[in-house]
Amino acid sequence: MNMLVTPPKTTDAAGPRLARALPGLTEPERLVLSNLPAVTRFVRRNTTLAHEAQPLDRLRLFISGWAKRSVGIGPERQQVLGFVLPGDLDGLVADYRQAAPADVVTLTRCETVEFSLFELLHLTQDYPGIGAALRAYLADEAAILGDQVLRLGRMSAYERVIHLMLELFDRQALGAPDGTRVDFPITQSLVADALGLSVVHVNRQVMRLRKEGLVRLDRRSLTVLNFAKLQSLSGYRTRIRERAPDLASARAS
Amino acid sequence: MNMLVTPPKTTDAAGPRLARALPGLTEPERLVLSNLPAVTRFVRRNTTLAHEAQPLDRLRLFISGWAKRSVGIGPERQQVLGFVLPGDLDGLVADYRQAAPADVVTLTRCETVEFSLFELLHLTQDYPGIGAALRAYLADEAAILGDQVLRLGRMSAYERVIHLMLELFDRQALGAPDGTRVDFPITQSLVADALGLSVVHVNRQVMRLRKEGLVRLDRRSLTVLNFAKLQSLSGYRTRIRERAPDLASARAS
DNA sequence: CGAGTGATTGATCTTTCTCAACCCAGGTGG
DNA sequence: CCACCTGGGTTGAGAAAGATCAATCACTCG
Repeated sequence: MNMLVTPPKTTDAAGPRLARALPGLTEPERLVLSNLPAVTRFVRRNTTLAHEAQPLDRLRLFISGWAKRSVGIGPERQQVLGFVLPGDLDGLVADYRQAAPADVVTLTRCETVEFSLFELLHLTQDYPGIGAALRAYLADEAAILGDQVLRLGRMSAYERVIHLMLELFDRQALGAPDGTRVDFPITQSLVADALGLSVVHVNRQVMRLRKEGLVRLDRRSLTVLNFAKLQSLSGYRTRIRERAPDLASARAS
Repeated sequence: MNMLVTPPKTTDAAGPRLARALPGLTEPERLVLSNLPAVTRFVRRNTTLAHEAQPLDRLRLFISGWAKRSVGIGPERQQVLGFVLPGDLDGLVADYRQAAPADVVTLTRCETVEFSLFELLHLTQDYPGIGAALRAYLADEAAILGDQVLRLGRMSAYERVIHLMLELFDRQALGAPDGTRVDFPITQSLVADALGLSVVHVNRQVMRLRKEGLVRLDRRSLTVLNFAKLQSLSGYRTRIRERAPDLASARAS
């Protein structure tokens, strides 16, 4: 399914992006990551990149576009574990579990960069800082998953919607002032699958938030109009870590 | 609060336990872990070992007893993210996040072994296999958290209770035949906080499972009477990895 | 222009919660 | 030894959040 658009080796543009996605690397570590062979791909919307329970041997860095991680239960039910945003990695957990823990499906057209997991992990032997960065990345992912549990367990539908919006806001524009617009290329039906709610009920919460003047939401973007208020309504606490200097600016022209 | 019962250094008994908790280590790696200084502690029931948002500098291995990871939201609401069982580690995520992502509270009297996180991570520089094992451990934890999301998002109360029981069964007696009894030292109220349900409703599901002859459950133990049936009822899939040769046999006499 | 997707709203039904008892076992103080 | 107290479990009844069913609308795309 995936369309390979660029030639197999685009070493010069891709490596630095990976180095940028991982926190706290030293200069030599960044350098060696930059030289890691990489393949840039452009993937259509609605493409399954990884099947649940199917082993993966490559690490995928998202440059642009969104994806979801989801698990199907029964014919009509699916649970979205979380969203993959530009700058996020996918495929790191797979190696240790021998199988991807969930399906990964693109929600928009995506630009991704693929690395050999084997080669990357081999580097950790000589560059322990890379191993540490990978652990830090896993810890970040766990924190985000923990927030997902928080939402689903004890929060009302209203709180869940707010909490998720704030997370997705923070992951794109941490600390930005009220009125900032961020991407929101997902349907309400997808939000419902993430929050364990029906589409209808999600819509009612969104309508309510609009009437209250707390957010603006159209087909592709979200504007948070009163972060502080939303924060106190949902008990949201930032767990997102500041990312290295912005990823987007490093995109191929 | 914690009572220090044993003398500060019990190097000979504790280290091997840590080596045993981590998957796929080589012999020299096991050896060096065995020599890591360690402190054995016996902790009373209901002791908070780690506060949310408070940094941690030590890794804690549970030898016996259970604990919970929980996050409070509001005065009366708490969400249990998961349970810590004998053989599990706590404190690994903390270092990378600078803060524990949740409270850790003992549910029974616990025997734990503490290691310096700094010293352990220092070892990863010379023994990359240890770093890999830590990543594998983090990946395992993420898989268990993912299952928790699955339960909370799209499952009925009945399914949630079954699914959790099977997870806790597998984590103690993976692959054991029907009729096997495992520890279950947690109250229904705690199960409710884990599954995002009210105590009353949890009780109704438990009653139902008893009437249907699928499980036996008393104050401290759970007997799974028909694993296959329960599995198909809840869609449960084993994600637990086989542990190294049993931990209990290594306990100090 | 017709088809399909996603959003929106109303009406009704179901699951789960909340409140309120009551029971039982184990521990404690007199 | 007993009366009492407490934590946990069990059950019933009414209330509420959220699901389901159904219909309409706006928009995009071939």
